[in-house]
Amino acid sequence: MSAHRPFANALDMLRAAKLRPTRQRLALAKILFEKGDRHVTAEQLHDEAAAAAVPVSLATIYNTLHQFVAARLLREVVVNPGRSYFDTNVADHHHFFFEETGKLMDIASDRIEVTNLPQPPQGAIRRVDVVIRVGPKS
Amino acid sequence: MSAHRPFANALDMLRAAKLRPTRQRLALAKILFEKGDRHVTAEQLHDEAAAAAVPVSLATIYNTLHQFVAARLLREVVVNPGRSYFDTNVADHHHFFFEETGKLMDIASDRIEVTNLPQPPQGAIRRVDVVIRVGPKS
DNA sequence: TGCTATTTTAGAATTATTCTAATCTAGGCG
DNA sequence: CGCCTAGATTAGAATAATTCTAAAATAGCA
Repeated sequence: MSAHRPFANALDMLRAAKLRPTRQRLALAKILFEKGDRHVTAEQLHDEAAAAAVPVSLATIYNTLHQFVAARLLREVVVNPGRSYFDTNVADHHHFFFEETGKLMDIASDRIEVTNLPQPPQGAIRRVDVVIRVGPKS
Repeated sequence: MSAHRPFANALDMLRAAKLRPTRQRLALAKILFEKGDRHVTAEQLHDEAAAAAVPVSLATIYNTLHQFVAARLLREVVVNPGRSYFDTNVADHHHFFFEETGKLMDIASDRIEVTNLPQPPQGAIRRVDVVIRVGPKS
């Protein structure tokens, strides 16, 4: 049960985002959003699309991921140099990052409290990201 | 006044880190640590070294930055895909990230309170990074 | 069905970083 | 003090992720 996914299906989702529902975008949206919260890299998504017999070029994967981020269907998470993760959970939340495996895990925003937020000297706060980096036991 | 820099000079710093004080490492340490807290990229440091008439190859810049990180003289900060920042402030603290300029600004750890930290399902917490992303006013 | 703006694509280009193998040097030793 | 060697530096090639380009495909309205 993903109470946070506001769209019944990929088609509605794309329509709401004003993105033309092409074969590729529909397929990628399905792969991304039909399995609950996920953190995928471009490469992973490319492989999954291929596995699902939906050949999509890597260029389109990147185009689509960025369009989805702009439409707030996805959120980009940067924890590791040289590789972006795309998070299907766009609700306010934070992350564990497991250094050994390179995996991310969501932390619901009410599980952490960030208080006393200082105001920036200029501009407006866009987002507050908390990343808890986890390494091996000892 | 940088009350947090525990070494009088670059030489002592390298000795304490068990890194042979070569011409390049001494020069880079000076550039990095003699100007208070900084956030530099490899490219920036390379340029500054060149400007200081200390020609250092980019390979050495990267080697040195990573050795300094391993020795806890520097901390690597990842906020932007495809580019690492190296922070001369290794005390526990957090960051503003200004999306327009790509600049980082330290936030002392006592200016933010992160409470209620959940325990990871496995492994040990290495570090908690809070990044406040700041965009243009409107 | 035809038309046009949008999308997709292959492949080249770009960017940051790492690797490799050859050369250099710090610093201990005789 | 000069020699020797492990460790350091280097140029340049290699890699990896991502972006760009310009041409071919397609969605969807008229």
